[in-house]
Amino acid sequence: MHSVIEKPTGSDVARLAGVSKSAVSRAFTGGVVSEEARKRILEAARLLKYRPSNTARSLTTRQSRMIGLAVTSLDNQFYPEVVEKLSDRFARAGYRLLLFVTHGEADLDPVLNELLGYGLDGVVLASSSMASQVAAECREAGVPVVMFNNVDPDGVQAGVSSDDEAGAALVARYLLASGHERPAVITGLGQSSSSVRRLRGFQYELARAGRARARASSGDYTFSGAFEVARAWIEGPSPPDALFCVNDHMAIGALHAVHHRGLTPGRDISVIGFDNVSIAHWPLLDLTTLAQPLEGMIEATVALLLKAIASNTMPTTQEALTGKLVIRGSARRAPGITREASGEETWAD
Amino acid sequence: MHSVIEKPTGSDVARLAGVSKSAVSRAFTGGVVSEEARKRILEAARLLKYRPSNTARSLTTRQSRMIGLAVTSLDNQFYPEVVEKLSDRFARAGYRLLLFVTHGEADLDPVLNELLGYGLDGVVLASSSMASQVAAECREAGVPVVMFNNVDPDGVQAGVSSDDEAGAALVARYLLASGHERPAVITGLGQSSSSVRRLRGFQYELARAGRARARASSGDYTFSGAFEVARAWIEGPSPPDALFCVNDHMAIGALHAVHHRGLTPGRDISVIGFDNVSIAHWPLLDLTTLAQPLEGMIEATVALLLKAIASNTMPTTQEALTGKLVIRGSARRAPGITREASGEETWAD
DNA sequence: GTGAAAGCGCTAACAT
DNA sequence: ATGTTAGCGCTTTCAC
Repeated sequence: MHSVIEKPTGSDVARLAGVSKSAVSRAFTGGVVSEEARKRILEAARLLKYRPSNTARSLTTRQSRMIGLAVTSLDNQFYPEVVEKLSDRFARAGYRLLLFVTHGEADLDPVLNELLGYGLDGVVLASSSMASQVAAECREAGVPVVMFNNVDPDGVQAGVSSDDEAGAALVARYLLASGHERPAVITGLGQSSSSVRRLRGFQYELARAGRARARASSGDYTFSGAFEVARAWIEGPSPPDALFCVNDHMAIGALHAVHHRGLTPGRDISVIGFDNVSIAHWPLLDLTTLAQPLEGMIEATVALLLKAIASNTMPTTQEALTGKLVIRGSARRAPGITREASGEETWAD
Repeated sequence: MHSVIEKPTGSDVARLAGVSKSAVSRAFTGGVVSEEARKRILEAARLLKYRPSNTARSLTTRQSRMIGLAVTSLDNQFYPEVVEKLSDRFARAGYRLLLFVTHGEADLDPVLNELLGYGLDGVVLASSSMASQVAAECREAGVPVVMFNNVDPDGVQAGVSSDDEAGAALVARYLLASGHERPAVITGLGQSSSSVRRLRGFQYELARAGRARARASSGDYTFSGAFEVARAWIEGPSPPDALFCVNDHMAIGALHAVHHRGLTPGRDISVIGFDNVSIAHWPLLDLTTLAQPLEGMIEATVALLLKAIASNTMPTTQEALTGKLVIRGSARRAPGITREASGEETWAD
């Protein structure tokens, strides 16, 4: 069934409305047109089912109204939330997201060429792997980039994250305040800045309290990785009495290992995550976790990028927003817990 | 920090390489160019960091290499999986996804104008709400559309889904085979075709077995909606002995209600979902569910759309792939369960 | 195999 | 307020 539809152009509308192409363009871009003409144009457009071509428009305005979003994977539940919120927020500003789901591929060039070929107005890098390199290339090509939940080790790329070290330190103090003696940390991938920083913040705080360094091992940012690390520790000699996982996704894996051994989280052993993904509150998980200030991070990311686009400059600001520790049942409770208006419990010292 | 970067164009490359624009174009599009020239062009391009503009290219070729993807929300864990897999599969074919996260907004026009303005090569509608209307408009505008996991009531729009009725019927037979007497169904939203069809398949099968219609109530496709429906039923008079939820997201909500009342799923009451989302296998959920043949559905969707694009026609095929019932612990077991090579258990009669 | 020229659909000066 | 003109960066006949 061949239905070769000839899309109407601005000229078609102009002809039908008895005006020039420019008038049509103005009518659709908020330019100056008499009420009289505007009405005729809109009517003609409606009749022809005309919609201005974004492609052609982009060519002249040099604005695509598209933002590239790179994420590594969507099976860590934190990222779908990020994608959805970024999409909503950018949509409100008139931008759509072009999605790049990377999988830590070794060769960045193809995806980079693609990314830069689309004439994106900006890029958000929520992928952890190689974000810095990609950011550098984009910036060099004149495309504003903001790294999300990931900070550039060289400190040159703009980024928004939560204060990983402060957050992890807060977790450490909470664990100490609730009387834990042998906390251990399940980390993510080596290159990941957030993993590194969270571990560092945690260890630093332990040291400050005169405690020994915590045992740490990588769960590779996966459920099963974290499960195995936790299981091995629990089954091994002198198991930890608390597990701090650098994200919720792994904390849920650790939680499963705990249940798997017939132990009860929050009583026999404590598990604390980082992110406060939306499912962390499920009673079956009931995860105590450091909540990233997601709304604020989204807002900051969008603001940074839009400002850069508007001013035709490269963003450089690095923001680290403060999270809060949300208390649920997976970790032994410490004194000083506050119940908020929402019914949520938090802890701060 | 003003860094107004002048992007190099094909002409720049042509000049540097000592050839014409056309030659540069050919070099980048697989046209005929002498090895000699091609080498010089590529070298010049590398020097200038030139990448062809997709925007300009789209204007002449009338191909954007972008596929629009509309989804309602990403908090039903099924959709992030769909998004990721579609993204991967389309990327392999050289297409990127432009994301539209809709929220069942009343007025479709703005988003439609946008969708059609981007010059997308095709559209996948994985959103349930109003998918048919959007599909009709796209088709009229000459943009191929495939509805995913959602079938057009009028039977005109192309679509890929699993065989909802057969799947639900299989669930019904399993529940009967495992001796349940009072199954009930938690449905989604009224307009949703998959909800309607799954309920229908379930009821039909019950009738065929000479049983009374199952009680049914809407959980609005939300966790809390399903939780409340399940809780009310469990606390009410003559509670059901099995809960069939038309998707896993709600099944997990129902599971929580069961635990909430101190009951054990699979022993005191059975819970069965639909989708087999990746987290359904978590031991804490351990959900028996009808697995949608996701890989096949993705493959079919991509194939349908790419074929339509290549042939410049509108797709019309409606495919309904067969799912399978994955047996886990949330429902009482029936005789005849098969253990597959993967270790997964399934049931078929 | 290569270049010249036209044109994709739009916006943005510049006139009027 | 409106029309004319000249591109935006590419691909694509069409000659050569």
